[in-house]
Amino acid sequence: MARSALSRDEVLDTAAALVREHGPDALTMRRLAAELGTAVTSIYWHVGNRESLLDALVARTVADLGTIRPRGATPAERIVSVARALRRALRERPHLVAMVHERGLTERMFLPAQRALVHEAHAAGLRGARAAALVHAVQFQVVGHVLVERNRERAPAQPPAETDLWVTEPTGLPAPDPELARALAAPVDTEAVFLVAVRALVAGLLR
Amino acid sequence: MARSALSRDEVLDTAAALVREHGPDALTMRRLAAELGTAVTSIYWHVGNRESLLDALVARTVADLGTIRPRGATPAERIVSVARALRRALRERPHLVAMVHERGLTERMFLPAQRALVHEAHAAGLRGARAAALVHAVQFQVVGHVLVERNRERAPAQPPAETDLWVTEPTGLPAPDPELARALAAPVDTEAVFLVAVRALVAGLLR
DNA sequence: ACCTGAACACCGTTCAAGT
DNA sequence: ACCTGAACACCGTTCAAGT
Repeated sequence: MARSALSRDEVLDTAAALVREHGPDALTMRRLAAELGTAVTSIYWHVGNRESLLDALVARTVADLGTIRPRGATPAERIVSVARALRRALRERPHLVAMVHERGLTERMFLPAQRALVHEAHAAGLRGARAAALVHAVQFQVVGHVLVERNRERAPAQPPAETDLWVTEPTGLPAPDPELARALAAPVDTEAVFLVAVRALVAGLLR
Repeated sequence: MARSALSRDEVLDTAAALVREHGPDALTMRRLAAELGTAVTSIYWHVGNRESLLDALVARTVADLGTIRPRGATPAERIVSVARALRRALRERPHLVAMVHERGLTERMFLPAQRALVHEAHAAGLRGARAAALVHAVQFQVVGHVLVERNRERAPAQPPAETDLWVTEPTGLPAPDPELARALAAPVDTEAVFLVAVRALVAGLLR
């Protein structure tokens, strides 16, 4: 075969391409080796093992998430805009979330939004621990929401679900609030839930 | 070998025990078969495949989460108490979260808290779509937070992380808010973040 | 310093064959 | 209706051996 100069970077590039095009499950050491035209075992020399290969890919992908620029007139609006931008950035990279899912969450994933959030918390008049609390609460909120969204998408069939559980009360009597019953029976609009939650969270934190 | 009457329930029981004691990774068809004293292939007749085996286990575990009883004097306190109870229930069953992690999220996981939340939202004076929004927002908040917590726990070493990134500004100048810098440098107290976030969320939603 | 093939100890799933 | 063993097509990783 005699191919030349396999490098760590080449391994990472090819692995990244594999993940991008076929998802993280397609990233097997053997398939990667085939793609690279080397022996499986050569990869181990360059990246250690599959775990740290995924680590490196996650680090890489997070690194290119880029900076988030707040938009809006009021502090609350600007913080909400950061949350939305972070969610969008994460959702645009489903393989990143999938890799994180396999690998565990990196602190780094929170970073793109952190500087912006710190700045806006300060601008909103929060200081010290209270400002830090806002930063963490928003970060957890966004990342948590994205994880839930992703997990529901890969969920199995959802037969009984909330759907029929609330159209009628278990008593058989009509629900006391039919509009609420209808709203809970309908499929969840996760984007709307996100917006409501983030706005309420930020409003609550800035009180 | 000639063992008698393998039943779907016996398969599920043994699988559940395996997961409880050694985590979902230990649940391999071959190991399960060994534990049951049957041929690997017998399991397939009873449960189809590993996917639906996990499905069944998740459904089972969620079913025994039980009902959540709100506590507290004000509506806000009572809603927060539901959120805390749901988080605790989920955290007490780490294998459930791990299985969901492998399998995808079931609607059912949201259910234990739902009746209680509906009731409290109503008691707080919310009706129709606004009440539904509160229910969904709180459910997503809690489940999302638990997923984040679990993901961070299984995370790899976190070398640079937030830790050193905020003790000094990138400019080299001292941070404008040293107390904030310190708070961000310290390891995150996820329970505290949860409480702050849930309280703020509920306050924001009830405004 | 880098690459190789062979081997080890696993997986989930299918299928024809048994009772 | 239920169970079996054999076989297929995979995995990640280790290791002694090569250059």
